[in-house]
This record gives sequence, C-alpha cells and structure tokens, in this order.
Amino acid sequence: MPTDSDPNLLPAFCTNHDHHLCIDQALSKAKRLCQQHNARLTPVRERVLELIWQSHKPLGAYQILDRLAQDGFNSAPPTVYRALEFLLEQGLAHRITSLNAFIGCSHPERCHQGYFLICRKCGSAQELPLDALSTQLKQIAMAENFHLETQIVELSGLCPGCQHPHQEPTL
Amino acid sequence: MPTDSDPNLLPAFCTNHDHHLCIDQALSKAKRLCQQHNARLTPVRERVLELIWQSHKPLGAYQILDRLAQDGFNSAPPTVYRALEFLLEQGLAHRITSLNAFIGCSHPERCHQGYFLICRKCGSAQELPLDALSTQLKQIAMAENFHLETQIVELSGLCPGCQHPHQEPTL
DNA sequence: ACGTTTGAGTTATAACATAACATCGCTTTC
DNA sequence: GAAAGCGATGTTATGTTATAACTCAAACGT
Repeated sequence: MPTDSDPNLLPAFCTNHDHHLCIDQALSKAKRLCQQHNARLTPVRERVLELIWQSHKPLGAYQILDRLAQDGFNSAPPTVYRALEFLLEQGLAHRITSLNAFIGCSHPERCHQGYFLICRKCGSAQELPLDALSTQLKQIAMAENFHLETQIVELSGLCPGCQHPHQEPTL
Repeated sequence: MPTDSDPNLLPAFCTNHDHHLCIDQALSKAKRLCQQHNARLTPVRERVLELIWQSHKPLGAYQILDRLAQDGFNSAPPTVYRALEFLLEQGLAHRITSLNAFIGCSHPERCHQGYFLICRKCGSAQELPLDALSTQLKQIAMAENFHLETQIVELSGLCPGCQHPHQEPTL
C-alpha cells in the first residue's frame, strides 16, 4: 500500500476550524458516553483518545506509543493496543485497516461503522456519516444470505486540497 | 481484528463445484491476459497465482511462502511479495486488507475494485461484481470534491454455511 | 475486610512487510 | 559476438505492526 503522505502536512480543511474545540467536544462526549455505559475512561485511555483526535490523520499504534512515552506514560505496545481496543469497543475510535492506523470517531453516539475518504498525499481521513450506504450494504449481504456484522469502506485518493500540485499545501 | 477462522474448514459452497476447473480456467485466463499486456507470468508468479486460487480463503504471504518452499522454490519474503505485487498490478489478485491476505480475482478482465463478503468463521471470501456500488462510491467521493482512486469494501460476518452452529460444517 | 474483577506493567515473541544490494539471463545494438 | 541495458530473482538484514502470557495493583460489590 504505497502512500505519499507527508507527516508534516496538515489537511487543508484543518485550517478553517478550531481544532482544540473539536478535541474538547470529543473528549467530553466520550466521558459522557462512558459514564452512560459504565465504562471506565482511565487516564491512558483518555490520553490515547486525545492523541488520535489531535490530527485528522489516522495515527499508527507506535506513533501513539511515542507520544505516550513523552507524557511519561508506560509505553510498551500492549498499553496502547489495550487502550485502542477499549476505544474501538466503545465506538469512540475507528481502525483504518488499509493504513494500520486509528482515528477518533466523529459521531460516537450514532454510528458504529466508519466510512472514510483517505487522502494518500496529506494522509487525512474524513469520516462520512452515510446511513444510506449502510442500509444498502446490508441489503447486498442479505441478497447473498450473508449475516453481516462489520463493514469496512475505505476510499482512497486525493482530497480537495491536494489535487492541485502547483499550489503549496496550506499549513 | 479477531477471527474464529479455522484453517481446516472449507467454505460450504466449495463442495458444490469443481474447483480444479475453477483454478485451471483462472490460470489460462491469466496467461492470456498477460500475453495481451506483454507481462511475463513467470514460474513463481504463476505458482503463487495457483496457490491463492486453491482455496476460497485468502492466504497470508507467509502461508504462500511455506507452500513455495515445499515446491522447491526460493522462499524468502521478497519472493512472494514481488510475485503478489505483480499479480495485483495485473489485476489478477486482490489484497484483503483487513486480513493481511491475498486472493485470486474472479474476473480479472472487467473489474479492478474487489468487493468482498468475508466469513469470520470459515475464512472464505466471496468476491462480488457490483458495478452499481462502484458508481455510487464514485458519486459519494465526487460530492466531497474528492478524487477517488481506490475503493476498499470488505464486509465481514457469517457466510450462509456458517450461520447454523448446530450443523457440522461440510468438508 | 475479603474475594473478585478489571486494568495496567513487563517481557518476549509472533506476524507482516520492505530496504538494499548482488546476480543472472535475456535482448538489443553496434 | 561483446557490451550495455533491463527486468526478474536471490540474499541478507531489518523495519513495522500486533499479541501471548504472566504478574501486580487498584477498584468494586458484598
């Protein structure tokens, strides 16, 4: 799976919103949901959630691990994989299988399938809330007498900001 | 990514067709296509294609490697990854990213996107020729001004033969 | 307080994939 | 037919992603 993604490039659409607000909202939403479900959003778990929210680019487990280490957290692989497993179970994060990477879920209260547009240049992943697609995929499976459990839809290409190579990517 | 897949289980639908014929047809089709495209289907490449066609279950690179070794082929990882790269480029195989595994393409002449139903119990992967879905995903991307290049659609659950746990899986 | 459950620490290793460089054989060109 | 060029393969080493298995500690219900 080749990728041109430059780790220093921020997705273009990221310049136009207050991302700190974005993260704060996601974290408070997560706290509320965990309380409702009697799930414990412990410090490591919360920190991992914050980290995968800090960019619109999916983060690899070992990238997360590095940042945990910088924060003084324990940093052996199981730590991060366990935290991620928890976040996935709670619907607070998604795994992007084609990148072996993880990202915060934009609407943890409603969807449990993530549909993504992934830019191979800047590495951004945009989650799309597509209830109609979900329904349609269920129907496709049903037509084959297949009991559908999980859907993976990952669409790759170039995001709007990366389609015109002559203009410098905005930071 | 948890899976119950038992490596000794064959998919139920596999009992009802002559799979050798299946493989033979796939191989001759591949030879023809390679000739048309001036691509060299060398012995290793052909053997790898044959191997990934021998079951309806996607095979991991190291599984393929083991079988190549049994045949007396060279068996270091680059050998198999290079052969797979070739087959993917020629549209003769697909990568199932959620399984880190590979499978022969059922209709290499027409489609280059593979849509899969993957059984988590028996490990089978059925490719679906869904032109309508392809069109629809293109439209979804276009609506977001996204330049779509590759589509990954992997639907997991239980295949028809694995939905009734009381009846023994057919061999 | 006590046992049970859940989370986290630790060590080791499994599983998947590629980098980098050497070699071999074919064909193209002179 | 020698030499250059090229595509395929061999070889060694290493990078990257993920989990097994066991231990310890903190939280929770009773």
